[in-house]
Amino acid sequence: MAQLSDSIEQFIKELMQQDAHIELRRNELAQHFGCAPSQINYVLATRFSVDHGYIIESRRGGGGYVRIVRMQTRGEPNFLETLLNRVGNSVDEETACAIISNLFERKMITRSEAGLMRAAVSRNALALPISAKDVLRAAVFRNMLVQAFKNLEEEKRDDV
Amino acid sequence: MAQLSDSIEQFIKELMQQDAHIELRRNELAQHFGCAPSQINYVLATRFSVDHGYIIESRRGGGGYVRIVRMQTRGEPNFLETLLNRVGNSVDEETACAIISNLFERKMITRSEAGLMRAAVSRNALALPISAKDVLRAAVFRNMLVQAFKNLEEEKRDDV
DNA sequence: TGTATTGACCATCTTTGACTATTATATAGC
DNA sequence: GCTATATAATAGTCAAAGATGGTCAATACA
Repeated sequence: MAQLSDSIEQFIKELMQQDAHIELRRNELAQHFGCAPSQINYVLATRFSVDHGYIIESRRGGGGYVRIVRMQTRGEPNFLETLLNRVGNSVDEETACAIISNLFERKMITRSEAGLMRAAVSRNALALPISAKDVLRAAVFRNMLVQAFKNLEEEKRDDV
Repeated sequence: MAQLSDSIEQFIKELMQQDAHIELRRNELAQHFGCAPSQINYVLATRFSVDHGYIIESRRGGGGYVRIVRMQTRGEPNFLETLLNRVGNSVDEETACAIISNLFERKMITRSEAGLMRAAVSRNALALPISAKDVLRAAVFRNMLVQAFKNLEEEKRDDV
């Protein structure tokens, strides 16, 4: 069931395989998919947020554009710390899932590991009043993030 | 006379003869049988539950779906069900870790996955009064167990 | 009495459109 | 020429509508 949003996401990701940053016309893209221009914003907001590892820049007016940049974390020594700070002591499910997708796309965790992490932070798992949920989710998620990074180190060691 | 539920069950099982996993539209199926959509949920709950060897995933909204995955019980039948029962709605850290180790020894999860699961159920992760901890841990853990088994099915699919 | 069925109400995700904001370019006034 | 203003060409925001599936309690049926 290729949803319009999914197709647009795919399309953009294919474009980005070549380059770490692309530039496009919102209206053109919308026309290409025969949809409302604001649909593009929806896709960007739900699949290309900072938590997903992308930065969006744009400009209006004549010659306007939308630029999508894949954030670099190669060799970023404080990536884990950055993520832990982002999570803080309260995080919603959407943000957590975005970060998990990000880790997967960067090949830092496997598809299965991503699944496990999502399972642990899903609203189903955390059967609590909503207010407490985000706080607890953050605690569980932080723990898993640290572990995920430990796993990476382990693997590195095994490779040697 | 075959009940509606029985017909729907049959219908789904026939679909699943080809593939161990199918995806369908709840509303379409309901319409096909001229019944209330919630009837589908009833059938899924009573005939395609985990203890019947199935895992259900779904998504709402436009392009929504219901996916049914059949677990090929290799070795012990309903191993997942056994584990879920063991966990119940309250489990201590030691027991959870024992189960995780067991899954690893059976090569049902990787070392990394085991690490992630331990991280999620550790007492550090669940910062709550002790009484509530076990209950919450059970909820998180059950969710992860189901996911771990889903992962196994996924991998099997990828192998093919 | 236990199982099956339905319907009302809820939750989630997507798509659209009206309205707004910004920028480049053309035009007018000096 | 230079500046001010209008116009056109973009993109952004937000709330409403549309498209699904979920839950649960009341009711019907076997």
